[in-house]
Amino acid sequence: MDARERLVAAMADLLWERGYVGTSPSAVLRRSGVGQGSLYHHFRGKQDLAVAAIEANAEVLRAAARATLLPDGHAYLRLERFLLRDRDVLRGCRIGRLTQDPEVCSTEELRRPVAETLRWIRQTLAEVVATGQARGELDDAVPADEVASAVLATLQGGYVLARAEQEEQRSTAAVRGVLALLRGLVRPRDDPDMPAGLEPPTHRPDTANPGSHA
Amino acid sequence: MDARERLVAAMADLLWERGYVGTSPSAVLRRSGVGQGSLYHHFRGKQDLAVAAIEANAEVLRAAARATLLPDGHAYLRLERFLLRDRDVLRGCRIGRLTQDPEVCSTEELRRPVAETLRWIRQTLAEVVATGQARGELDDAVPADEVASAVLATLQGGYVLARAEQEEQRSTAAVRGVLALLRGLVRPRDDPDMPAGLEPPTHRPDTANPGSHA
DNA sequence: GTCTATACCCCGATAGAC
DNA sequence: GTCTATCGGGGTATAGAC
Repeated sequence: MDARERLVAAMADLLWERGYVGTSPSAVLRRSGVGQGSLYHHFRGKQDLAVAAIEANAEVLRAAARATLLPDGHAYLRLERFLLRDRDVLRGCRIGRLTQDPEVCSTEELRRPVAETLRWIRQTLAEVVATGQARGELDDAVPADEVASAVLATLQGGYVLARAEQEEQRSTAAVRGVLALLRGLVRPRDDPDMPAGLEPPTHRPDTANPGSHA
Repeated sequence: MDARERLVAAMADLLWERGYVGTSPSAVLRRSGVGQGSLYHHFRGKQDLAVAAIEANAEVLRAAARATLLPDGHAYLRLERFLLRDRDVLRGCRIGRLTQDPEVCSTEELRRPVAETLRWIRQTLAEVVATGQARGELDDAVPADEVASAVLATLQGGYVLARAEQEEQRSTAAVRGVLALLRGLVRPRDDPDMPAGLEPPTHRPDTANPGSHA
């Protein structure tokens, strides 16, 4: 791992933990073990390095979303798998947290990759919903984009609630809640290979256990 | 308004806009028009002033929640009123945003008022849901706390999505989505004064228009 | 109570040797 | 490419006059 990569990795971690205004170049140098000179050789400055680090974090997020959403199947189960993916809840979302940073929001170069990543995830979720609606798995009276937005927002808000109380369980409850609500969209099917327990009025109080992580 | 109040008000605004690590005492002094000496006369320092300011912001939030939730009525409509309250979406949540601040999360005195405020709102929402379930207005197969957590998380996550793209509409979509999902919990009633259009399978594509603010 | 002056440190960036 | 030295500025807090 060369100096440039070490700098990006260290900045990516610090952006996740402390945000942009909370991260100083010297902290990046300490964590990466790289010297001052390397930073300003490979990058124009803090902001330039941060853009590279945000894009690195974004790719981690996109890869995880792809891994949980790509396998085809019943739309509800695809969303469930996405929502129940193992997450480091108390650490927060490495991209979502940046939306609370004043410098990120007021600097186009910093905000753009954040916006694009969240938009991509939302649209990917919306495709899952729309596909499910087209197949008759889900009620199609609700716009797919609104369902997708609610799902992603619940996840992002779950981080907020969990971090506030420093209890991962607070995120789990929100996710379980939105999953229960999503089951209200599931339509009955004559299809014999429909997942068990997905008939609409059943709210599966504890069938799909979220486990310790949510 | 005396110096002390001006300091608290200025710090409260800056915590909302820039968070704790992003706010310096000198910025507070500039905004409040108060001198350096007053700050360190009335408060032990930045952290002490921030605690007072967080509690001021918390009270604003609790008052707004009380105002939208207290009026009795159908549980779904109470939640809808809470979710559709006029909000300064792009500014974010004056309490929720602090959960993304590294110093707030690692300092008990700063985190406690944040945690207590969000917990109070969540529990208040859960009471609304539980009351609705007891009255037969809402399906009681889903734990009230999980529904409340999902509602609050959607709101908090809505700020994240809206700030990322700098479009208030991104929050509106999430709120509309969770409202549509909540309507799946509404139970039919023989009661003649039941709100129109709340029969379960109906997803009211556009009846309850969220307006420009969400 | 409020003011100005000052201390000390770290921030983000640059210079120039190697 | 990477190092150390250094810069100007601002952060947080204290001192002491008024």
